[in-house]
Amino acid sequence: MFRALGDATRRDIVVHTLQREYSVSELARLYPMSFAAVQKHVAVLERARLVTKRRHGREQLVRGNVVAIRQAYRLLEQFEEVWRGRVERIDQILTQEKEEGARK
Amino acid sequence: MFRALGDATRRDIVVHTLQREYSVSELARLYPMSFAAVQKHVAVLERARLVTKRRHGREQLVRGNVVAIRQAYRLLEQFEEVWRGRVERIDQILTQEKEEGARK
DNA sequence: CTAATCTACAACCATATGGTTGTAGATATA
DNA sequence: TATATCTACAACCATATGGTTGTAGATTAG
Repeated sequence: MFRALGDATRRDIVVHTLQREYSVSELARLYPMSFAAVQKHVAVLERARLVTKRRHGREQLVRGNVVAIRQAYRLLEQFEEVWRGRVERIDQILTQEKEEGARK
Repeated sequence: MFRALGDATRRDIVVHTLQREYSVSELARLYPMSFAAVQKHVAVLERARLVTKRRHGREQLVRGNVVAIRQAYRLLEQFEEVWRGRVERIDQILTQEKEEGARK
């Protein structure tokens, strides 16, 4: 699930398409890379159900999938907690080291 | 700097060597991979100055570098703030979407 | 002295990632 | 209808990552 969020461009696409619909080529114009590259990013996001597409004439309008993204970010927040715990653990170890050093 | 922390094994080595010295082969025994693989991880950590090595006979004793790791974790905490802000931003967008949906 | 242990490192490999170009089908426009 | 635009996708490529095996030098143990 988070593989789809690993790339900065994809995260940016998600943020954009949460606010309004963008056609694929409109999105492509936002980034200094080829249309095909952006199209692939959109395809990844679509497979991960983080965006949906809607045909409008010859355009495909891309829109962020609010429900799926909310779920993803809930999970990310949980991971953030885990990460915070890990930092605290390291911090404890480091503090112990410091005290031991001071006692020498 | 953080490239050295990207791998779970490397993070684990850091945590271990913060608590006491470990020889490279002692570390290698902790993981289900070859000695050479672990030795490479240690080399990466050493280049990143996250651990130091001390020769003791034919062994190399590895120890976490408290100062460098503390610096690294300070920076990681800052990144965590950035990340937290990003989550909040997404959350705002999602909340707006929800309200708009409710008004329809 | 010889054998075993510990380390370092080169060479290699599979896979993932994030780009590219090129082609072709749909659709809209002149 | 002919042309331009938008999209999808295959094929390819460079680089990073995290493993492997094999070799060789130091050092210790028997």
